[in-house]
Amino acid sequence: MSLQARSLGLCYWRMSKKAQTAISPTRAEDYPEWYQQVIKAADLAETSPVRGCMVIKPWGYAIWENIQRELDARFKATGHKNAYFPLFIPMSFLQKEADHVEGFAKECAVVTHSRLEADADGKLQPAGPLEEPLIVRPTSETIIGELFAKWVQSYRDLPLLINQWANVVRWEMRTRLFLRTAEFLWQEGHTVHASSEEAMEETRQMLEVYADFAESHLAMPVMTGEKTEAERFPGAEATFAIEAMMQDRKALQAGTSHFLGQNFARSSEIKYLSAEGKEEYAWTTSWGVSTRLVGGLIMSHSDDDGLVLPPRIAPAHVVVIPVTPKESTRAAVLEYCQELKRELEAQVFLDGRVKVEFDDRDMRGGEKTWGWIKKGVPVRVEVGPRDMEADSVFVGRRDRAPKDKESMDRSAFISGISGLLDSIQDNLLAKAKAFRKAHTREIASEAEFVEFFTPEAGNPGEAHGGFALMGFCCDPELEDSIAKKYKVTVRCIPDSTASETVPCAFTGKPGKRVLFAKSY
RNA sequence: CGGGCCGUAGCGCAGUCUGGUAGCGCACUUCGCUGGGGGUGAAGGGGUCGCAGGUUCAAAUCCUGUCGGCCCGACCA
Repeated sequence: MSLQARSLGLCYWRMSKKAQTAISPTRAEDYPEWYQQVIKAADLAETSPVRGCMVIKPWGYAIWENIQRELDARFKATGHKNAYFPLFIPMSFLQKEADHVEGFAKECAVVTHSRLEADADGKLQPAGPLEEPLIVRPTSETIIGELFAKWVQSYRDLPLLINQWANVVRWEMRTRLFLRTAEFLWQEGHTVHASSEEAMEETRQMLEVYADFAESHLAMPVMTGEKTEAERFPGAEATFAIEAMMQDRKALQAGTSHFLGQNFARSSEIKYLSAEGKEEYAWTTSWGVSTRLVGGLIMSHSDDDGLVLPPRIAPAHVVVIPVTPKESTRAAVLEYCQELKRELEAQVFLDGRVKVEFDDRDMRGGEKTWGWIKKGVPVRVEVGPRDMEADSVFVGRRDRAPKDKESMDRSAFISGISGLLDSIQDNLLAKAKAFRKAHTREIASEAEFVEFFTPEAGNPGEAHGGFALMGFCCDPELEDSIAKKYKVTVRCIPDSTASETVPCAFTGKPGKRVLFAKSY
């Protein structure tokens, strides 16, 4: 809403110097608003008539499908099977695990009636009250636990490795497209093991799957580590997470993996008979990533001209844009483009084919090109009569400036497409890593901490801070007061430094080297 | 749920203070000129001003309520 101010005085003198950008405001001007505009310009999603819920549009959903496809393959490769459990959970189930209730009770949608009846005024009213209210799953530990208790009888049934792709509902107060919505799509893995060690191994393994996927496919570098008590999943013994840095230098928790100990096994009576004939409580884990990953993807790479997609997750790798200035050459150019599309689609990228969009819509060329830039397609190929004659193509890559385009020999372009896409993928990851590195700092004292996280005076909107690595005694009360005072939280105790003991920068007591950051 | 800002055409906004026939830009439709780039000229289409009450001869404008959005807190993947 500060658009008003911008369109008046400010822009007047900036206009002449500033390069025009497809997205307004820019990241530097207003980061949260820029984020929304990127989503709109790329046609990824929009808000819905239902408060806090989003509509994922085809281009956004295609990204989610690609995330699903790749992760699903990795889950299967590590021995997991997919299943599906009910959307509704009897309210009493939630009650079984004390911490779990506390964590989720205040954000549950509750179903209390089974039908609607018209009243005297013809208005529909809920009728047929349920004997026991149902809640819409905020997560499925309790109902899955109930079933696992039946499925697991013997040590021979273990390990039990299940995953489900589903929607869940958490009645959030403030929502943002992809990052936090009342209903979201996710995947939740639930496993049962005979020993603590094996369950912990599973927890770590799945965190590793997430971390590797984030880096290799989303080109989003992540830190892995354990959460402190304050940030732990309700009911878990230990929670691990992957944390990524967004372009405003805030941290985004992009995936979690929980070691649940025997807490849910006890509350759901998941027991098995060991080889020695003894009845034992099992050990469980759960782990998940959500459509939030799409938000992370957007904020990792996109620029002031819109979305930037890493090739490995992009719904389309190449868009072919015919340039038809003269009616006389139009048919020939279109045919040339069709053939180009066919040949590109015969090329292999990753473990599939190169995905090509051919945009022959009858509209102005510039608009069309900018449309695809805003959608983030990695490679644009513009082909006109002159290119056709020279048997060449005019190529632009999304990780470079919009006008930074070059003419390439057609066959060389086709045979090199896979390499070109790899190079864009690598470049995006390298850029993201460099950005994170540039804004990660070792912090030794509270004063330095405050300086790092405080914007320049008089410029509260300025990008500042980042990842602060520092010694911390992990006292929950101190952590809480720091969070309240500075709006900075412990994102995790990074695995890379978990074994070190260092003095706490606040108290001097022995502590761990932890990652502090502002977060989403 | 508290504090601030805001709901007027598909999108972005002016008009509200000071009540008097609903406007602008972009987008859209048709036609023309253009033609390696989001160009240009003309003519059009589209809005019960978020919703419900109230005050008034008259309400986008004033009053009350309500629903929704954004930002800042508390909460969270």
